[in-house]
Amino acid sequence: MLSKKTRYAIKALVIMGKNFGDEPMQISRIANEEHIPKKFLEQILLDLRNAGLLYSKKGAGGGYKLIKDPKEIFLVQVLRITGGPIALLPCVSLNFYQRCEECIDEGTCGIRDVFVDVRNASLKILTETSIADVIERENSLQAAKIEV
Amino acid sequence: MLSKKTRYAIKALVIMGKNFGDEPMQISRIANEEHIPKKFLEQILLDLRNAGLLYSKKGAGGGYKLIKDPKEIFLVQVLRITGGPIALLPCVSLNFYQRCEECIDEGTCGIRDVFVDVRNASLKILTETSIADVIERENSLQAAKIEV
DNA sequence: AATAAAGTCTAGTAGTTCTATATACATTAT
DNA sequence: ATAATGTATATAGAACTACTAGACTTTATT
Repeated sequence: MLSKKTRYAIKALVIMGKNFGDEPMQISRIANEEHIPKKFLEQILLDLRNAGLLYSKKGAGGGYKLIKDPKEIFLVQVLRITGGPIALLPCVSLNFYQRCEECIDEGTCGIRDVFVDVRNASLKILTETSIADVIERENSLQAAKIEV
Repeated sequence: MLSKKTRYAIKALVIMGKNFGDEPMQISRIANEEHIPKKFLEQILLDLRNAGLLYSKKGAGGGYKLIKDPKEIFLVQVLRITGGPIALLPCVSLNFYQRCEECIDEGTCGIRDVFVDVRNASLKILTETSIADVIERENSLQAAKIEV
């Protein structure tokens, strides 16, 4: 499961993606619109900023906005910044690798072998899906809903 | 990430799968061979038993063994018994569904839509892979290793 | 019948992680 | 000067994980 931190991070990037090109958005506005606790969101946006995804401006009229085009921000990056491992086993994680202490020989572990496949399947989607894609999916779902 | 509980459960099933058809295996033997804390393993095997995967026999000469052929035990079952959700978001989980409190409209959530795809990709593998497959992979890896 | 070798069941606990909050500070527009 | 904003660090409470303890039940063997 993703942490709420990761979830909130994606939500924040999506809403900033929708406003890409506009003036910076204030934390409190994002918090209100997405129902995210403000103080918690502050930390998250700071992480995203320090990771180079966001531009920030202090003071009155300040706020955050995307540095890059939402088409160039991929979900996999967000997960990694906010520390959400994609793999289901530590010994299979590319960015948060840890040996399974109880494991006798990682190289011949059949369980690991299966979960490498699982990770690759998830990773493929998360690497290919950008914030812009998320927004597009949202629009499609919205359109389909209205149609009916 | 899977919990250690789930990891240990799979390991235990694999080793019992290797001994399928033989006499029951004792908890302490499994614990020793797989380096799993014995008391913790007790609980796990009990869960697997109560879920109908294992036969148990008390008393001297007792132990646990698989009820079904390892070809008919799939990883997805094990994850579900031991409470390891497959989905990365609660709102996407089939067996551990929970609404995301902050979400405004689940039906048009683009994030959810992506993570449904991720879940399906993972689920496909876990639904298709049996304990017997895990053992087979282990044999293949072993063989490949010796070859070199 | 006695004993030892197993599994069963319930409770508890130490440690960690997650989620969130608090507080003080720095910067900028007006 | 003031108010509006982001920055940074510390910390608290809750939930969860990974185990441990201990008493009980069942069965094979002698």
